[in-house]
Order: sequence, then C-alpha cells, then structure tokens
Amino acid sequence: MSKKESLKFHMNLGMLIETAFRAMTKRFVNNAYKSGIDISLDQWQVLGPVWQLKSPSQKELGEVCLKDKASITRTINSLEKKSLVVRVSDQIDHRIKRVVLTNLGEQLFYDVLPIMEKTREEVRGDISEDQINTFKKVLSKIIENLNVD
Amino acid sequence: MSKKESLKFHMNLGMLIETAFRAMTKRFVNNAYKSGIDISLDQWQVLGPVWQLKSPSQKELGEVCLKDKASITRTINSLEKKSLVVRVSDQIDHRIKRVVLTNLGEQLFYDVLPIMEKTREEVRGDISEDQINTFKKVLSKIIENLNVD
DNA sequence: ATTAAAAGGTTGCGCATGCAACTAAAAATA
DNA sequence: TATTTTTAGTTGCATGCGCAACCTTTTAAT
Repeated sequence: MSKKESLKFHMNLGMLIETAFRAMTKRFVNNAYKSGIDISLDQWQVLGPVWQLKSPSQKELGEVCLKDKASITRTINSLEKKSLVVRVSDQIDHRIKRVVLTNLGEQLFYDVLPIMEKTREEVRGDISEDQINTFKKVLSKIIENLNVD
Repeated sequence: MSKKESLKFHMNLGMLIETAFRAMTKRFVNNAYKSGIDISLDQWQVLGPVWQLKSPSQKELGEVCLKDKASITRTINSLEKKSLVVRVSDQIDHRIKRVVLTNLGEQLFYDVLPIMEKTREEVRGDISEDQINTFKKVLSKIIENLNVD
C-alpha cells in the first residue's frame, strides 16, 4: 500500500466526503477553465436554475440551490458583474427582484453543459449504476438523518 | 411527495454530497456547542492528528489532514490563540515548527471524542453496515477517479 | 566555499459560507 | 385607515479555502 493509499485508508467518512466534494468542484472549475470559461461552481449552480426557471426571484433561487439568501445575493452580484444575468424588479411586488439571463449568459450556459457532462463522467468513471444508486440513497439518508426541521 | 422531498429528488450527485457534508459539519459543531465546547470542524481535524502524532510538524499535519499548508498555519494560529496547542521550533531543523498539545488541548481532545462518536451515530442512523461500506468504497473510487497525480 | 535549488512556514488576495442586523415593501390586523 | 408583522433582499462580520508570492533555513551542485 502506497503512502497516499494508506492515508486514504485511515480517512473517516467525513473526510472522505469532504475530499470527494472538493475534488469534484476543482475538477469542474478546471475543466471549464481548460475550455476558456471562467466560472465557479456556485455561479454555475445558480446559473442553471436561472435558465431552467425563467427569471426566478432570488428567494426561489435560494430554495432550489439550497443556498442562503445572502449567498444568492453575492453570487448574483458576481454573475451581473460578468454580464451573464441582470436583476429586474418585479412589476407587481417591488420587494422581489427577478434574475434574467442575458444573451451572453445563455450562450455560456450552453457552453458549460457539455463540460458539466464530461465532469460527471470523469467522476463516475467505471462505478456501476447499482453502486451509484446505493451511494445516492445513502447520501439522501444521511441528509434526512440530520434534518431536524 | 413534500416540496422538500421533491427538491431533494432533483438534486444531482454533487449537490447531494455538498448538502450532506455541510449538514455533517454543522451537526458536529452544534453538538460540541451544546456541550459547551467551541470548536470548528477544521480545528478538530487538526487537533486529532496533533494528539495522535505527538508533536508533528505542520507539514506532516497538512499531509494527514489533506489541507493546504496555508490552512494549517491559520488553523494552528486559532488553536494557539485558544491555548490548545503551542508551536515549538525543531532543535535540529530550524525551518520546522512542531505543534504540541497543551494540557488544556489534551483535556478538550478527550472531551470532544464522545461528541464525535455521537455525531457519527447520528449521521449513520440506521444505515446498514453494507450500505456504509459501499458508500465509502464509492467515495474512495470517486477520489481516485479525480486524482491525476 | 560559493552559489543555486529546494523545503517549511507565513502572509496577502480573491472568493464562498453562515449568521445577524438592517432597509424597504407588502400583508395582516385592529 | 393606521399600525404591526412578515417578507425579499442587502450588508457587515467572522471564518475557511486555495493559490501565489515571499522569507528563512537547509541541502545540493559546481
């Protein structure tokens, strides 16, 4: 067993999850970078739902992305700075700001899709469908276990 | 299916991992807090190895904890500020700083152990041993898939 | 022995998170 | 209608990560 493997062997569940998560994030950002696209994971996590939901409010985005409203505010700021989205005040309810994709944002969205897919394949590698399913089931179970609500 | 469940249903692998990881971290910190102990996950992740390795260098800590040396520096700063560890220059190699537990640090270590264990049990809930094993195997596989080295 | 290269740590920068306090607008209540 | 409560979003603060530049000490090369 190599030194690296031995280390991994001693990792507990928490460290394994953290390591896997960071590696996945890094790989995605890196794959995008190699395609000349500068986008962070959380920006992508927000951009997707903006495309999908068609000018959602920031609150809706927060719910779908499972993110703090403060985080949404800041991510939208970044996306706006890059001219990928714009904020539009809701005509009826002036508290609400709707987030709308620009042409540039839509373009980028379509450019990132295959990168996302490629990353997904790299992550899965040759892990069997069965194992992936159990894996997801366990993750959901863990989340459920920790959900007090 | 409740709204929350429906959301979870649509989460992809990455989001599941992220959510689970954050929930676990939060639960650990919270359990510690409820026992009157103020410690963050990463502080604990470093404190453990300090106890286990007996005055390791910061470099060694970084390797075991899978953390950036910059992160180690800052975490040690925090731990030192709390008087849980001290830095001691290596007598032979003056570049190296060894991290040593204080009595207070050792005390806290022993106090946190059962909290760690409790958190672990809460995370696992009634997930079967088999499923946990597959789960870990998949995580290791993912990490391996993304490890270029 | 002198110079060059490598190793251990620290610091600064950009970015992301969570929490709490705050503003403005809308809804509920009296 | 006037007042209170709730809701959507923003901002400030503390915390953590990763990367790159930097300092100091040690090791390697010539």
